[in-house]
Amino acid sequence: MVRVRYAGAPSGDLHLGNIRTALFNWMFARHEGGTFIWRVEDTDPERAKQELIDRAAETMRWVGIDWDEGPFRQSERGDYYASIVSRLLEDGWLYRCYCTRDEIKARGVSSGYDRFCRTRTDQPDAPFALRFKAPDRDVVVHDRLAGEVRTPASEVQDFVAVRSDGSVVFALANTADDIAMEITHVLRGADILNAATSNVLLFEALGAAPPEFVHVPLILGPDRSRLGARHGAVGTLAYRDGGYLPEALTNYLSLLGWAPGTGEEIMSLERRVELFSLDGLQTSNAVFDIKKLEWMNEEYIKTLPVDELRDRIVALDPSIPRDVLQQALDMELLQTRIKTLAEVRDAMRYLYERPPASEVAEEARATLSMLASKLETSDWSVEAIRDAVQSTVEELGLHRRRGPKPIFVAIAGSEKALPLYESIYIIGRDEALARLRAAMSVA
RNA sequence: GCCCCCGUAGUGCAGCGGCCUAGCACGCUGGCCUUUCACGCCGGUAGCACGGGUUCGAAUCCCGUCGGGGGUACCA
Repeated sequence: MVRVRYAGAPSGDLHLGNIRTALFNWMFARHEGGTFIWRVEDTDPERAKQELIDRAAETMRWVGIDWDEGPFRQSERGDYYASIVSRLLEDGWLYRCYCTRDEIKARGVSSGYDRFCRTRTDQPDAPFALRFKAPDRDVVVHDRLAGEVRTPASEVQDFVAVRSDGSVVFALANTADDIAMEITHVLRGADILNAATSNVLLFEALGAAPPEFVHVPLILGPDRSRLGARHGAVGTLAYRDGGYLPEALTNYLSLLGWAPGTGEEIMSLERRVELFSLDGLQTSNAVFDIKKLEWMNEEYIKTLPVDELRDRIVALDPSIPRDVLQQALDMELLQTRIKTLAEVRDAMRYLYERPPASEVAEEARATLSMLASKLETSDWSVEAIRDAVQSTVEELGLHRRRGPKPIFVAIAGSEKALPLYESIYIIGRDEALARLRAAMSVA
């Protein structure tokens, strides 16, 4: 029975890397019919805030991840850790260390610990941490992706397991919880591959078999450093606010470090669960490419039912008039023209708000003028409007393609806009005439 | 510095010793379609990091170099 967890510090908004890790765990659990557990590593009191957890939960729900157990908070599991610590103490795995980092450095130790306190017999009246008595041999971590990762004996450290304030350190809480929760597979970022050595030592000391480790490669920014704040929008919710569909975002994220092996790229959550396998996991880091995400979002938008699309646009931006939006959507003006939901507003704004009149070329006046007079008496249908525009262009001997440009400018405020006939139809006869006249009078 | 991981076009993937004149997708780009902009369709672009082996044969296996990333905390 597969039991996996997403364990992270609630550092506010879960960033893309966190979500991808959660996603991999979740997809794996769902594929295997296993259990997905959410654990919050908030031993640091600064991080033990309910609002942070709420926000993390909001993020998880938005992307479609649900959890079978949890969220378990490490900040509430102190008693359990204390029992683990006393066990370790009884079995002789821990020893008191009174050294401060400065003292260690003063001894000429640049990194790691020289085991100074390991053999000391006195017990000074000073604060102490508890260090783990690491064995004097190579330690091997069996990782699904990296293989047998061997840490040479000289690099194996007597790491601090309990801080001088009595709180337990990440490796300890992490391992203790994985044992208690009977975790079978640990999928996490490769940034803590090295830390797995401490985990393995602790599993052994506690007489538990280590889970299968799967350290997934990291997501990098365009500059190839680990994706982080310096790369701009990295919080997952920022993508919701930016008009990305969660299914597109998670689809894209899933492909960063994993491939189904079928060549498929656009896959629903269900399909991804169906295809997910540890075998498809990648061993090298992946660069986050916003362009491909945009493309994928576009693809998802294109296949969304109109009503669904409308609801999502309104949910994101309630200020957009629903009736106008509905018309634009029904006339298929928007769906193939936006990469994100957030673009809708600017794309269709001129349909319900008169754009500032911009200057039109002198020669264009005749065009606008003739069209205006045709529109005054024309039937009010897209077909009739098309006839009016086309006949104007023909009668004035204008270029078939370039001829209507001034009309776009007059109506939409730009040469690039949604389809003209429908736009004119939607804004209505009075408004259309007013805009044409306004454009003529600017010059 | 030391330790660990990784290395196929700009990016993400496929390739698992001969089927590779290295495939797909994004990007970029030419064209068609078209009332603008898009969509769609057709085409182009660019790569096995380098050097040694092993082998009849290597993108695929081995070694080295170089390059990238991560770690080196009483952070996770």
